[in-house]
Amino acid sequence: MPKTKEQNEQLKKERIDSIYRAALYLFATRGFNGVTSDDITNAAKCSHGLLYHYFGSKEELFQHLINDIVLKLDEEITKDVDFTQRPKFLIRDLLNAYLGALKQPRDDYACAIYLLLNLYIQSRFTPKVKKTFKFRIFENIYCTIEEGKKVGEFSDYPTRELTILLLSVLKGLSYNRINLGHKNCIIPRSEIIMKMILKEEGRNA
Amino acid sequence: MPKTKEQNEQLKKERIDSIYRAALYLFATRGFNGVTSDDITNAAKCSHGLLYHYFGSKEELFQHLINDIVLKLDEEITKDVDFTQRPKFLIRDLLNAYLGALKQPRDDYACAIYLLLNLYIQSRFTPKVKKTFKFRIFENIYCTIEEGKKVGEFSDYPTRELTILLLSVLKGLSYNRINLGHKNCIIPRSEIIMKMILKEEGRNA
Amino acid sequence: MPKTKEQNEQLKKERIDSIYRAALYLFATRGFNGVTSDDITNAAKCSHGLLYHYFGSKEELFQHLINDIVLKLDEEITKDVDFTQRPKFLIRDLLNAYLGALKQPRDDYACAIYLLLNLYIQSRFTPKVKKTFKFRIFENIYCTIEEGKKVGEFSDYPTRELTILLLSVLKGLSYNRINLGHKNCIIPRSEIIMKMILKEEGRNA
Amino acid sequence: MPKTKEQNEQLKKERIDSIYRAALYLFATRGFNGVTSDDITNAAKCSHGLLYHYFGSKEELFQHLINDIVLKLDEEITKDVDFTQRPKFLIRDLLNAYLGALKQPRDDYACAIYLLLNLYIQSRFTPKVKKTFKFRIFENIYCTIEEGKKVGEFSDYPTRELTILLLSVLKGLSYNRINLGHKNCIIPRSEIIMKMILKEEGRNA
DNA sequence: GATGAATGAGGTTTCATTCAT
DNA sequence: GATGAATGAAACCTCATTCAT
Repeated sequence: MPKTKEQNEQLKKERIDSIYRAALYLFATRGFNGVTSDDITNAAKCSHGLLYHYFGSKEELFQHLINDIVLKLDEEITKDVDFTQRPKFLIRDLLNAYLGALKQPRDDYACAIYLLLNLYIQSRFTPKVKKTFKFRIFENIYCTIEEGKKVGEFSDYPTRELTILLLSVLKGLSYNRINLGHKNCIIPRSEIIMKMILKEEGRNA
Repeated sequence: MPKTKEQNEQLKKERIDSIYRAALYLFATRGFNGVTSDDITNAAKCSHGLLYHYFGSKEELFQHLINDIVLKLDEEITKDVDFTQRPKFLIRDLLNAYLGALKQPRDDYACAIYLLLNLYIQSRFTPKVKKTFKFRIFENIYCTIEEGKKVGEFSDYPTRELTILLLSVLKGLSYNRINLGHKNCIIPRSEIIMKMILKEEGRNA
Repeated sequence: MPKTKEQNEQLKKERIDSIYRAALYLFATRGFNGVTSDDITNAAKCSHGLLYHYFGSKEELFQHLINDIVLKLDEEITKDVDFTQRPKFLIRDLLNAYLGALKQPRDDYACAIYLLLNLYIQSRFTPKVKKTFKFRIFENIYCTIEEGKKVGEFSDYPTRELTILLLSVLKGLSYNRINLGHKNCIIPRSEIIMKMILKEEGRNA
Repeated sequence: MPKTKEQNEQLKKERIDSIYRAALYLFATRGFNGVTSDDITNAAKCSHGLLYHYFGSKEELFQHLINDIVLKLDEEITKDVDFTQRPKFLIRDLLNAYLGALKQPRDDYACAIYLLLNLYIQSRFTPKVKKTFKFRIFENIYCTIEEGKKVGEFSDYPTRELTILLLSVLKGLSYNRINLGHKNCIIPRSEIIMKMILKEEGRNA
């Protein structure tokens, strides 16, 4: 009955993790208001009180979820991208990283991407995430496009315009990925998307 | 007799309209679950009893909103598009129609587009819309791309893939438009988006 | 357009009557709390406001219903009974009058009897009927049994006990009559019921 | 661990029981529509949330009440009746069982009998009781009268007619018992009621 | 730590009643 | 007189949160 300290730590970690997993999927699919704390604890197969024991409130759970899980996943997705290469390859690789994450059978990448892109704009009616955190996804793309334009790789449309287009596509695709599932969801190749921002070479139109 | 019949009809219509207007904006910005029925009636400056008098429930209000308002607005947006022209011009004009709607100061077009594109996929956790209705927005684009591919105007990627890309962009943009407002929202030109689906001419790649 | 005074009076009378008819049936079948004012006006095919125009409130409608309709029907049912005859024949005739009323295709007699017998006891949770009125049905039977016992026609059980038995049977039967309808409801002969109160003659037990 | 498991079970049982007790009395005296959920929880001295925690809705509470309590009480009332004896003694004993239950100071027997007899017929406007259950009270009496007629103990009126008479009397008496209380209510002896159905011996007519 | 019974603020819905015409 | 749009008190119900053990 009395477990070792390590066993206890392990158990605790697993429980917290299963709450996170359940919350990530539910918040992404139904939105913060569409999920009850019972939905989460049922999915996580833990008692009602535990969520409050560990997280204090549903809102705090959401905030921890963003800071502890979603941002980690985002880093994980982009960890192999070489940020030192030329802008057009960097953007392509970033896109490939996100699209690759969406293609995987596991749902958490898609959920994380979707929640993150939601947060970027729609913060008014989602619980405030108190701790500051870097919106890597937006900054990365915005800065890279800026640079790419300087070196003549990208078209001359406003950077913000181009960034929003890319993020919209990503958000739309992650949304579809979450709601259609791994099997039914088609994830396009990055080349199609790249066309929107690349400067057209040797064309007449 | 109660007032004149016409006056009564007129009054009733106005009240219903103001409920619809409030509901359209609120549902689009906060999601079905993020809106209380009092939010709506407060915004519409009527008693909450009236909402139930006319619509029966919050859910039925949502359904009526889609059928009576959102689909009308969608038709209105695309009413001047010439559906007989060549696919690549048709898609361009459709895109321009939607982007043009998003550019206008009025919010209802953006709200309608956003709700409609949400419905197309995420029907699981949104109240079911009982009456069947045509998803003009999806069908139009899907069929047109099919034809365009036959006449060699569009790239050879799967039609579904291309359609989803276009709709994702539209959804992302309408989402931004709603949440950033008319002034702060940049709506890109259709040409950039068209690049994703057009067959590249005179290129070797 | 301008009707004559008589026509107007006539119309008014008919409308009030149709409200009464609807209310009588609905109150009897569903109870005061199970009926909405809309149920009544829908059944009476009149506007919502009219009920309040004529009766002031649902509760007042109920009270008027008892005083103006139910007591009238009770009198009508028992109007041919000869109250001067010997108790055992009087009780028999009264029973036959009520049972005869229940046998008729029209529902209003059964509804009236049921409401009346309900009122007799369960006044705590039914709106108070303000105007005093005679509970003919109870008094008639009680007094007659008293007399009958004096002349040795009825058994020696307490009068109250015997009265309650008779009324219980009547109430149960009118309840069945209302809920099963004219066709499906069997109304027993008065003789069976009379056995409960008649003194047994020439028997050894 | 939360309290001891047994304590918890016990506490839960008591709360549920006190809700049942309150509901049984209130539904019987005022009818389903005359009782609010707060009436019940006030009487049971618990929060209204608890009612919904355990029963889901007022309607489900009603259904559980019938299945878990009312039918149990009915069995309890008739548990000592010898169902193997001759019909006329069986009916007498059944009657005595019910009348005996009505005579007791506790109200729950009367409430249970009343609700049960109500259900037998008036199912239209009472919430539907989904689980099927045996109407012991009706079946017992109907079948026994049938048999009794075969062996010549009961009068030759239709069985259904006789059954309804008996049940009407029981319903009327339980109704009175509930509304007048233990002290003020006279419960007649079964002999009087038996007279309605017994074949008259040694008489001419 | 962990549980789940219990609470009550607040959301959803109903419906008796009012009132301008 | 008659209508029916409109109101809001009060019912029903949900769910985030607390707490004793």
